[in-house]
Amino acid sequence: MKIDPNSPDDLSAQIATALREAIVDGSLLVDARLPSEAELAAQFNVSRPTVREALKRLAAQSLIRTQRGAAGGAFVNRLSYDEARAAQVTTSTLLLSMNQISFDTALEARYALERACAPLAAQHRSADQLADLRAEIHRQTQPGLTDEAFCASDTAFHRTLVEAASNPVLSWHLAGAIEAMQPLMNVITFTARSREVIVQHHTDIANALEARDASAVLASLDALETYTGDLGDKVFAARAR
Amino acid sequence: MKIDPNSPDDLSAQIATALREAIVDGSLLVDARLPSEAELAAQFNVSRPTVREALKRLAAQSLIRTQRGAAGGAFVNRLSYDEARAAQVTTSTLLLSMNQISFDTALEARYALERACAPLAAQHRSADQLADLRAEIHRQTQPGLTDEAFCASDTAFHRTLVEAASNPVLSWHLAGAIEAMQPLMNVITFTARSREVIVQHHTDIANALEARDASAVLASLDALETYTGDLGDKVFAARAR
DNA sequence: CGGCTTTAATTGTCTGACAAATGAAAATCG
DNA sequence: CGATTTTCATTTGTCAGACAATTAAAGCCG
Repeated sequence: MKIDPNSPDDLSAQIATALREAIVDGSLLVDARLPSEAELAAQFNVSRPTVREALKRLAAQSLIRTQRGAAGGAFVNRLSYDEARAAQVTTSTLLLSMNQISFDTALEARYALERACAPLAAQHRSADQLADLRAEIHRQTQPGLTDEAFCASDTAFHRTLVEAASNPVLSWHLAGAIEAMQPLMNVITFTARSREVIVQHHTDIANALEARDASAVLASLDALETYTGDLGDKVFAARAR
Repeated sequence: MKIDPNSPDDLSAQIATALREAIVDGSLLVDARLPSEAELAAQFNVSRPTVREALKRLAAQSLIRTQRGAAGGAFVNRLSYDEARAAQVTTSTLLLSMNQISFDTALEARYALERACAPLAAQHRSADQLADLRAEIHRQTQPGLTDEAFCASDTAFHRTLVEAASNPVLSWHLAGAIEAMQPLMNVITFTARSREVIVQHHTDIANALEARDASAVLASLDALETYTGDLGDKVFAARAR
């Protein structure tokens, strides 16, 4: 772990990189305690504020956690799925908003990913997950439901579908992707969407999962994608006018 | 944007969150210049080192870039696909290594995701991309190729396949996911893999893409997954002994 | 007008200090 | 002796002030 004062990078960035590599390659195991800030400063031959900036960089990526007090310090953090998803959602949301992704592109990506889990979901879905899906559908039929609540239930439905695949790695990738695209989807929802049609597609999906019929799940997802895509075209055509 | 000195969170974390929200919700547009560190310190009523820690947190997520000098400062960064992918790979790699994901789970997720882009790739693949795939296959048949070079070519092949879908959002999600799983895949590669079999599957995929035959692409991917899965079982069975 | 110098603004880094939290050791008391 | 309280050392969190390095713009000169 060496630091070059003449590098174009900041010292704090170099130190953060050195520590990050030690964590990624396993030199620093989960829950291991890093040297104290004063010790790190001495090791790298920099001041404590510089070390602190490096540690804050790692903390921003949830790679470490810090604790004050006698037995305190910085500890290697076990990255949880929730933290990882939160990070992914932030990144993904910004990527979508900053690069002018069209609704069509986002929709295509979203359903391509969701189709990826359909066969596994049909195979592995539990009775509980099926019940959860039915419960969300029921909620979506309630009269007097606000648009916000309908959207939340819609998201929950798709998230349960993703989790029915019973693959945590897959769930992590898909949940983050779908969650990040939700705001874009809501643009449509709040203006033009017919709840009856959506609920019908959701019911089809739930039925297909109950029958463990993967191709029927895929067909229902295709229908939902087509419907949403047509709505999107209408909304954006109306806007352009 | 208010800061609570009695919050359980650090001041720098609160400031980072406030600024991050301003970026995400669009109050701070791409390339906008943030106030100088001294101004931020005055606004939030904290010291400059505290502001700097907050800014380093944002820099760690590639949300801002900083520049020294007279017209310098911190600027909202346009998140590029490359930066986003690098961040995703780091997160994803750690998630896999820290949560003891089994080879089977990773393999299942990886091929589920790759299948997601197969129909789109068959539809949208360009002649150039097809040529790239053929070139990688040719490289993989060269005698005297090191294991490292073979793995690199394998990764390039799959990455080109993903990019053939011509959907940047999808490519971003998939490329990050596949890249992060590569080390796990290499465990297999370096011990038991037959290059001839792999090359044959790659050739099948390229042929199917040339014919724009989505179901043939899916079938070839399935075959490759099955082959890799069987190899994995053997390797881990041998290890357990 | 073009090139050079100066200047002001801004980030990067350092030093030294104090506050706050916290666990462990020491002291005290029943 | 045992339990409780107190003290203390360690460590992170925050602050103030300073100087160095960088850089764009303003000013100056030929």
